[in-house]
Amino acid sequence: MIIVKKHDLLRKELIKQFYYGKRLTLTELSKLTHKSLPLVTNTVNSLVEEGYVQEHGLAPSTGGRRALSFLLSDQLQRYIVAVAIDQLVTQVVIYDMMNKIMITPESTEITLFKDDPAVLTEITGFIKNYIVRSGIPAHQILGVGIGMPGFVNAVEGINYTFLKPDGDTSLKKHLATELGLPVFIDNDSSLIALAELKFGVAKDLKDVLVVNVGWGIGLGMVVNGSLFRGHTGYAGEFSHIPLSATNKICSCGKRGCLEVDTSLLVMIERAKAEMNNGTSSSMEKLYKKKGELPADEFLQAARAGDPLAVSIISDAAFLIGKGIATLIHIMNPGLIVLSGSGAIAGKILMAPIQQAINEFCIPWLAEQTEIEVSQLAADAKLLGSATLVIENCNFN
Amino acid sequence: MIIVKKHDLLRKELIKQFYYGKRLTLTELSKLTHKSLPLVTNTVNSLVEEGYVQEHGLAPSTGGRRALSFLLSDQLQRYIVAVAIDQLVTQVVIYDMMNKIMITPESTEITLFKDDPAVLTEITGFIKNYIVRSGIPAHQILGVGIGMPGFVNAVEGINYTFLKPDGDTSLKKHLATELGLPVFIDNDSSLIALAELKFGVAKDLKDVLVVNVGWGIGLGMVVNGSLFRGHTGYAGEFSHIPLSATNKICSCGKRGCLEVDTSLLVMIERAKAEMNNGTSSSMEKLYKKKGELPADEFLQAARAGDPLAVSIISDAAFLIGKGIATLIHIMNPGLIVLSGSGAIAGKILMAPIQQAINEFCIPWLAEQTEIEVSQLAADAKLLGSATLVIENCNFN
DNA sequence: ATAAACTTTATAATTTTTTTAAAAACTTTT
DNA sequence: AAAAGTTTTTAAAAAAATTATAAAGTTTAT
Repeated sequence: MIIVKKHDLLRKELIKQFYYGKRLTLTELSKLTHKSLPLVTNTVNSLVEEGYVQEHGLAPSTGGRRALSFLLSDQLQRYIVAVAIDQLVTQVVIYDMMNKIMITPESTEITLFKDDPAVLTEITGFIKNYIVRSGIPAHQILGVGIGMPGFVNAVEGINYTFLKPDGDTSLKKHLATELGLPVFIDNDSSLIALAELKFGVAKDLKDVLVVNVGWGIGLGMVVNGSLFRGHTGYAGEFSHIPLSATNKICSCGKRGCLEVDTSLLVMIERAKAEMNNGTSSSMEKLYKKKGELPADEFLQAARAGDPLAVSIISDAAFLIGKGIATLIHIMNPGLIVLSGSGAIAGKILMAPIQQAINEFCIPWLAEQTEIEVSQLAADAKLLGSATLVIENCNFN
Repeated sequence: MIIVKKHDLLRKELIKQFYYGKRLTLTELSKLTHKSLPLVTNTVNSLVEEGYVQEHGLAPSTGGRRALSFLLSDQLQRYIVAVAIDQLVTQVVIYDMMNKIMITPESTEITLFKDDPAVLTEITGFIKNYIVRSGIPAHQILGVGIGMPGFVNAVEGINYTFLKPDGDTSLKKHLATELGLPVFIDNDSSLIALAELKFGVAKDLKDVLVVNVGWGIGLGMVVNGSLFRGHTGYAGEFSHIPLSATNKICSCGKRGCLEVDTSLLVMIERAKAEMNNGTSSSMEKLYKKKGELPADEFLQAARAGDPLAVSIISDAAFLIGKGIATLIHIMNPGLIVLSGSGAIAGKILMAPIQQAINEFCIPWLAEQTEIEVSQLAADAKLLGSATLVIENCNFN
């Protein structure tokens, strides 16, 4: 039988608040957790005794008696392993509880293919190796958070699209036994939204949609201040809504999907094709030399103002904007965030998106929604994975 | 100063549960309200003393001691005025607390036009007259619930599209002073969704979308078991998402809106045009005689299998289905309900909608969502208005 | 400048609510 | 028909939220 401490739930909630809010007073904590001050006071005191939390002087005056402030103890040796898997690259990093990078991040090029057991072995080995080399003992690691594309059931810990382990075990369980650590997995777009909600422009907002511009177009939804997953966990399948007029067939087998014309993969293919057709571009030299065009270089060229890259991104962005117009009508969000690795080209995305919104949105509705580019951008992925651990681990 | 009774919140919640659940035991109420049994027991007892609730024998056995059951007192003389306003007709009815019709419903043909103060006066007079003639004293009326199309801010009680009163007062306040009763207003599609959630096929479900098939196509959204309104209250503006390939300009000024091809108004216009062009139909006789084609007759003809009506509805339904495919991708709902007055033609709608879903949805996602036709259909509107009163009034 | 008035936080006392335990009422099984 | 098992009801104990009071710090007025 597992004995659960009395204040355990509030204890967890308080640690989370310290993780998100850094330096907090008892009154603030009471409001954030919707618990009474005496109860919060007692629980924080026991957290201080435990060594988890420490006093940190008086908070700035607000016109009356100054409050004591608290934060997570700097003696606290607890770390989080954050993993971001995408179609081509797997990244891993170890953060401390202040979201400071403890161990230099590493990445490896592993292409995600359906039903190939070797890929899972490779990724597992990569993560395990990184953790072992970090030298951090297992009892100081709160857990491993993993974000990945595909239809992910976060509760069951199953990815129905990629990395299916042999037998009837779930990916989560499989990794947990392989790594000897608690493992939590979720859809990459959901985690990016979580990162934006806790640390980004969406902080403390209630109704936000986060568009993940990356290899595909993903969507993470925040409803009533928390992640919305839908009836069975697959809400936000934005990239396959019927929008485009093209006849190209999507990987999902349907026609007209948003993804066909807006994924970074397609954009790069188009750039290469145009260069092969003789269109000149600053990317030419690199492309001719390597025979490839990495996404980073493509985005970099666009930021530097390369006409070809800018024009390709603009075309895609207009279609994304048409999709966003649909989202605004249905969800009436307060804010839409452009995030994910593609958000580095945020400024270029904004104009055509705004144009599409003007064309396809009822003005009255469009007015109610702000559109912003993420500050976190490429960091959102890993930060989201870390947040997933904090949201689900047990802090012992 | 207003003195608020201690148990007031729980008291209200319990009365609501009795309204929705009819006959309930203390244990059931405890679970429904998430309050402890002793507390619920005390509060129900005081409700019995008050005369609001009465004991009603033992509940059916569940294998142990049989529980006492309670229901709203049959001596309780409390009534609800439910009003449903649409583009052409305004209906009103008085229900008792068992949703039984107390006074024969009445309706009047008042066309809703923007910024014409006479319309508001007319509608106000119609409602007032109905209430006065009912002979029910004001103190027995819990409130007046009104559902109407347009951009409605339910909290402020303002309809930004229709029925704007002179001066800086809100529609809600204006009607409340005119009628001398508490008034609550909301968007018609939201109220239809509320009716389906509390009394229809969506009862007790968590993630449901209710499509209001009527003069336009509306959408009421249920997220996490309660009505979702979005950041500023206008979520579910389904009918103006960019979908259709036609070039017809919508009333909103944009092209490609779902509404252009799917509203009942447009369907009837098309039927009339086809008949003028010589297409034979069972509706011909009536149309020639009246020079008009009422919606009821059109829907009736479709149900009776008239080929013209069926074909027109089927074409519209396919487009609605395309819109529903988008909704399934974004929201991943457990259930989509076809409701509103057009749901009478539910069987005819189903086939083309299902076809569109097959064509535009990822099969894996489509599997997770049920599509059902409402049982309430035309009653949903007024039932929703009544529910709005129950959700917001003070039961005194 | 200094004291009074006002704010805000911290702690103690009280009340409310929940949790746990025990008793009562009814079913089902042996 | 009695015993064992359920479920509801009532009672006692524990936990938590309110309310009240005290303490600490700011601002305002003299």
